[in-house]
Parts: sequence; C-alpha cells; structure tokens
Amino acid sequence: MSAAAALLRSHHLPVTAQRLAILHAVSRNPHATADLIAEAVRGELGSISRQAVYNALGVFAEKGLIRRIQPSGSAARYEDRVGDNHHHLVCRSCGQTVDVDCATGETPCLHALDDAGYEIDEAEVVYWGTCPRCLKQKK
Amino acid sequence: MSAAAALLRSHHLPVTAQRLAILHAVSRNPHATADLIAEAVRGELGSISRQAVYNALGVFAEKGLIRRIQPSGSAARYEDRVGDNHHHLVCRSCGQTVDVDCATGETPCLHALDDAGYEIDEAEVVYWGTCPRCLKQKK
DNA sequence: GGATTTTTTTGACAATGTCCATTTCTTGAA
DNA sequence: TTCAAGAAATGGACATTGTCAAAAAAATCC
Repeated sequence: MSAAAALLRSHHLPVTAQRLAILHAVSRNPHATADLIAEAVRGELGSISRQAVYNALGVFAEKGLIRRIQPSGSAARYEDRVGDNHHHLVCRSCGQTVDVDCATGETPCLHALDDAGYEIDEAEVVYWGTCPRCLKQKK
Repeated sequence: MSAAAALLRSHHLPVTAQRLAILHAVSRNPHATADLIAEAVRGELGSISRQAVYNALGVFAEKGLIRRIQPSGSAARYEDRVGDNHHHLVCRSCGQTVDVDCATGETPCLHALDDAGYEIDEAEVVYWGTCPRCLKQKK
C-alpha cells in the first residue's frame, strides 16, 4: 500500500484512484490551480471530472492534508507543504507563486490586536509583486 | 466643484457622473463588492453598466484612490481607507470584512526574507475566522 | 460476498470578470 | 463657444471558477 493511501486511511477517507492521483498531482505541482491539477491527473488516469477534483481538494484542505491559498484575482491554488509557517509571493501579471519564509520570525502577524469578536483560525500573508520573467518582458 | 471631482482631476482622470457616484458609493460602503457598489450607484444615478463600475474601480485602485482586497471565495471588495497600514479580518461563512490593525507594529511583514528576484510592491494580510453573528448561528 | 456509505460522473447553473464594438461624454484648444 | 480628439460608458457575448443535484459506480465494513 502506498504512503498516499495510508495517509488517506489515517484520515478515514476512502481510497480511490482519483484521490491518489490528485494527491500526487498536488505534490508534483506546487501552487497549481484546480484546473492544472485536473490536467495533471488526466495525464495519469486518462480522465477525471471537474467535480471530483473540487471534492477531493476541498476535503483534503479541510482535513489539513494540503493547504489552499487564494490569491486575489487568481483561482485558488493548492500545495503540499503544510504545518509550517510560510507565506507566498505572487506575480501580479502571470500568477506564478513561490514560497517565502516570513521576515519577522516564527509566528508573524498571527494574532490581530483587536479580534472584533471573531474566532480567528488562520492568518494568510501574500506578497504582491512582479516575477523576474515578467520584469524582463516589460523592459 | 466637489472634493471628489478635484480628486479625480488631480489624478488626470476625466470627471464623469458615474465615477463620482462610484467614489461616493465606495466611501459610504466600506468593503463592498463591485456588485454592491453598482447597486448603490443605481440608487443615486438610476442606472449604470457593470463595465463602468469595473473600469472605474480598476482605475481608482491602480491610481491608489481606493484599495482593492480580494478575500478567498468572495468577490473583490473595495475601500476608501488607503495609505495606512491595516489588514482585514474576514468571516469564512458570510464574507463580512472588518479592518484590523496589525499586532506587530508599524510595518509588519512588509519585507520577505528572500524575494526570489521579485519586485514586491505590497504585502497583504488576511485573518480568517468566523464573525460573532455566524458563531451564534452555529450554536 | 452483500449491504451501506461514499465518491464519481454528468449536466445544469451561478457569480465574477473580461473583451469588443458602438455610442456618448469630457477635455483642451482654436 | 464650438470642434476635434481622446476617454469613458453602454450593451452583449463570452471565459473562468466554482457549486448544486441526481444517477451511476466504487470502496468500506461486516
């Protein structure tokens, strides 16, 4: 039994070919959108429905197997790297996303000063800019 | 001449009834979506096209007259409050958004440790949670 | 193996934006 | 004041991203 299958089982999730392929695709394509993941899975399985991709990604994100990040103006992206504290750097023109560690240490900005009665469960930091390739194209 | 008109002129933007109404609507409806703003403008002008709203909001945001924030799973929202350093607290279930000041001081998390060659122009912090009203409904 | 539960598929639908061509308006200058 | 040029607004089509619901298929548990 593969490690991925074991991971699913440990979260009481039925193991299916689609889910294994989706996990695999997320792992091999960091910061991919649902659409890109569907494409990758099609390369592996032949076909998959859009809904299966959304279902699986939703469940995985909910269980903490993967992390969903939703930069402005772009579709949601998914990544393998969970459980640590890192943020993202997103290119405004092409949407390319890379991981960055935060400048201010271990748990930066994780607590708002005034929570306005909210129950806060996550702080998301996104750096916006232009990636090297797009910078070059502009000039 | 109104202050809003002067503001537009100072940015070399032609002054139109639609733009004035949009500025007004953004100012009176903090964190409103494009759709809500269109509604507000219709209350003032009678009608406006969707495209005019998107155009104006886009230009205003680009020029720094307003700020655009794009929480996950919700449409983009716009606000009047620019030039200061504040973040947002977004309810996962109803999308309600409130301003928060950051816990770590003046310019928190504004510089990534490793910029990966990117030219960074903004750092966006979003706190995710559940608002008091939705908390109550759950129970 | 067989029943039950969950997932996957398929198709329709909704929300948020964008693109394009045409019309209308604003601006700046004669 | 009026005119020409440029910019913005309109209206309609379209793309993307995601959700909903019902039926078919597959996985799990006993």
